[in-house]
Amino acid sequence: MLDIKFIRENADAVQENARQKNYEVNITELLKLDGERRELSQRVDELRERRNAIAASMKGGKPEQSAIDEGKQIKVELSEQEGYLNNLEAEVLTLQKKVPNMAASDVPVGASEDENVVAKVIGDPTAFSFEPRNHSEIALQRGWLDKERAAKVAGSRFAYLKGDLVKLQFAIIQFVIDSLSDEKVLAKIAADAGLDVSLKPFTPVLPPLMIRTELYDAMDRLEPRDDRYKLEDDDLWLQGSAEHVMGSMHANEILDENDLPIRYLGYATSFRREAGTYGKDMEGILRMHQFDKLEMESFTVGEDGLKEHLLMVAIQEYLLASLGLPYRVIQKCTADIGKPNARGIDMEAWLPGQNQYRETHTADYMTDYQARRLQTRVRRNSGDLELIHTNDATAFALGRAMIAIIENNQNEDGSIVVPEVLRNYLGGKEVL
RNA sequence: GGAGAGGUGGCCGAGUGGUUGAAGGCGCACGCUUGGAAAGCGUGUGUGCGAGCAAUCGUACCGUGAGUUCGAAUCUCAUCCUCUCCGCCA
Repeated sequence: MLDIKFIRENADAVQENARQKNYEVNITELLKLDGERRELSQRVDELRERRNAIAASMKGGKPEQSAIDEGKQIKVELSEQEGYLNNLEAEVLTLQKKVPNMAASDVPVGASEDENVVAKVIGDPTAFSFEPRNHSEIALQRGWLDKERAAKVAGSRFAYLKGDLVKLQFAIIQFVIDSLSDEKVLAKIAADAGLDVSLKPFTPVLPPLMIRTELYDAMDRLEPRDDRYKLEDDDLWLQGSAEHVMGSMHANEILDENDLPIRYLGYATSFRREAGTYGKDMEGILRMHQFDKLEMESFTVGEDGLKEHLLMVAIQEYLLASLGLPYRVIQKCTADIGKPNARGIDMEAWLPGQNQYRETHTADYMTDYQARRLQTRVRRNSGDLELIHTNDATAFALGRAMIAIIENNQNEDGSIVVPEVLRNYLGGKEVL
């Protein structure tokens, strides 16, 4: 959520920003209600002041009947006015929550994802001496994938992964955890990217996979609800990304500046209903209701937020390059970065089986937009209290990482060359 | 699932209807003291909203939400969380 004072002082820019991000909001209406709210709030405060004065005059000795009568009268009036005020405050909050975060100044303005900008292309599309197949065909041939039985048990967009594919997933997980909890690796990544940032390692986390409505909403990740799984008997949802359950873990906390940055590397099975994608990407495991993901989340002081974002992007590039995958970096435009985002970067890996790049990573920088509703703050060494900045970014969505490995590293016979960095985690095997 | 106890400021902890935003302690900041430090002494030390150039003032906040009352941290109800015991269970 944006600060109401900021909205007041930058009404035009906020309205224009919402337009560029394709969110319908009426800033004029919001500010009108906010003005009414402030006026009414003042009237209510005056009534309360009078009420308090009367109550104070009655402490001890026997109450004067006239004072009690006035108190009663004020109570009636106050309860009516407070009712109006509560409604107004709720209306203002509802509108205020709809206002998207301000896009950073270097985010390209665009009306749809078609106007995203390819910022960088690394590696050439993998060349083959035979016709490369898609991951689904290979995985089926190798007995690594069973979607028919998964459909029988759980429905469409579920899968049983089996055999070496499972070992590959755990190898990737180990590799990422080892890399990101190693200060030396971070130092190299930061140096290569020319970033002067903290080298504090990421703490591996296994988070809860369920989250309360209130916190999900405060994260601004509950919408669209159609894409979330709700547990009807409890006030809980299945999380759609470890970001949701890690970003909310310091809600209503005041962190010590000396403890920042706080960096987490969460591993979580993530759930998405994929509403509105019927018939899309049905082959293989590209788009599932359930997928495992390694996700970075970090909390920093405001002035370090952007650098942290850039570090995460550099980490993503490092991870993709470590696996030897061709990829490109997409700078998302205003319409595509998302409501809470100030900036958003996607990585797309080359998939020979589909003959195109497909999204494997996202990096989101939210400035203090999430922190304002989460009430995650930092006590600066100066004594000041400030909202922290949040960043999240994919380390690897395991399913898509394995799709990329299978398709780029395939041999004609359906065997897969293991990326060098993973071999130690697979008993030294060079080919699966 | 059953029975019980409890949630108060950065932390510990008093407080069962009326100068309580909240005693006391710890911590922290500043000052005095000291060759320096510790101890000691003194002063100060929450957040949100609104008004004000500011000093400051008003208001709300004692897990959360409703209610009773002229007046609620204190009484009532609901709810969440923590702990103990029993049951169940990987």
